[in-house]
Amino acid sequence: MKEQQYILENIDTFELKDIFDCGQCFRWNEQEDGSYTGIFKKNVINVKKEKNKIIFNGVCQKNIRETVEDYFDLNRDYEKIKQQLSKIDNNIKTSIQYGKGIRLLNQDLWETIISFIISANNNIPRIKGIIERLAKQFGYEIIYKGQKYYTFPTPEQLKNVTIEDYRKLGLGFRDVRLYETTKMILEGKINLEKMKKNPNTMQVREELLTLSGVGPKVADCILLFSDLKRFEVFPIDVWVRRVMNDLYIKNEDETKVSKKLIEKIAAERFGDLAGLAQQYLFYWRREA
DNA sequence: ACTCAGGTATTAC
DNA sequence: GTAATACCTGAG
Repeated sequence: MKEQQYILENIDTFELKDIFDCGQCFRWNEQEDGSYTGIFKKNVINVKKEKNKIIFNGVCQKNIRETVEDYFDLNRDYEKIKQQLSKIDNNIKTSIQYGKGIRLLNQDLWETIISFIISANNNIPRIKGIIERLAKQFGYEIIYKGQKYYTFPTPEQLKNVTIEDYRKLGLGFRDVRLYETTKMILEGKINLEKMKKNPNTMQVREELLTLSGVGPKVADCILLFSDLKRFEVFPIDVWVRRVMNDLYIKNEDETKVSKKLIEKIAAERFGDLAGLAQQYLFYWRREA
């Protein structure tokens, strides 16, 4: 595959740090020049921002422009969404000003499922390390600018991998979950392509919950961060619980606040944009 | 040595 | 249904 380039000019919502550090992805890394390089599907892309230009460079299976338009969700009007959310209250407005450049990526559903199973009760450096080792061991190699990159392994590529193999990669207790979920998908008990076509988000959520290692939080992350792109869900992790309690509930012990209450407040306030609201609040509380 | 990190599964009321 | 508890691993 040969290198391609695509330059995008005058886009309002696009900050590299906001997009890649807001917690939605694990395979983008900052380079010495401030650009980011990442791998998704069979594409390796470097993204650089210069003034009002976004420069995409990389090796793609298809046309780089179409590839990044889809992956970076370029056809959605984030300015409009931010305007709508900012009107709701000053808290969300502040968080949006902080994470003004966030866009939610259309990440491969299978990769998102496995990545967020790995994320459970884990920390980011370790999650990234595990995913890289998985890819290096079982994915395809792609060369870009003389460097080796490895694609995220497909279900087929994990077909004969044992629980012990996973344990050796540092998966910990998540080894069985990865093994069983992969098996369920390979056996067709869960059909990912069908899932994408199902407009009933709650039905899809129930289906995701049958996968080993997928609980409520992971299911919501998958719904929001994969190419399922369901913006009405509201993943609740420790940070979101913290920020929601600080802003709207003010219980003296945040760990005692029920998920139900948080979900209710989120749905009432943010409606079908709850997912994006969650992302601004999460990023703000965690990084600011 | 001990706690903590993007939760889930299991078990016990 | 809701609450308590164990769980790999490695960095601080």
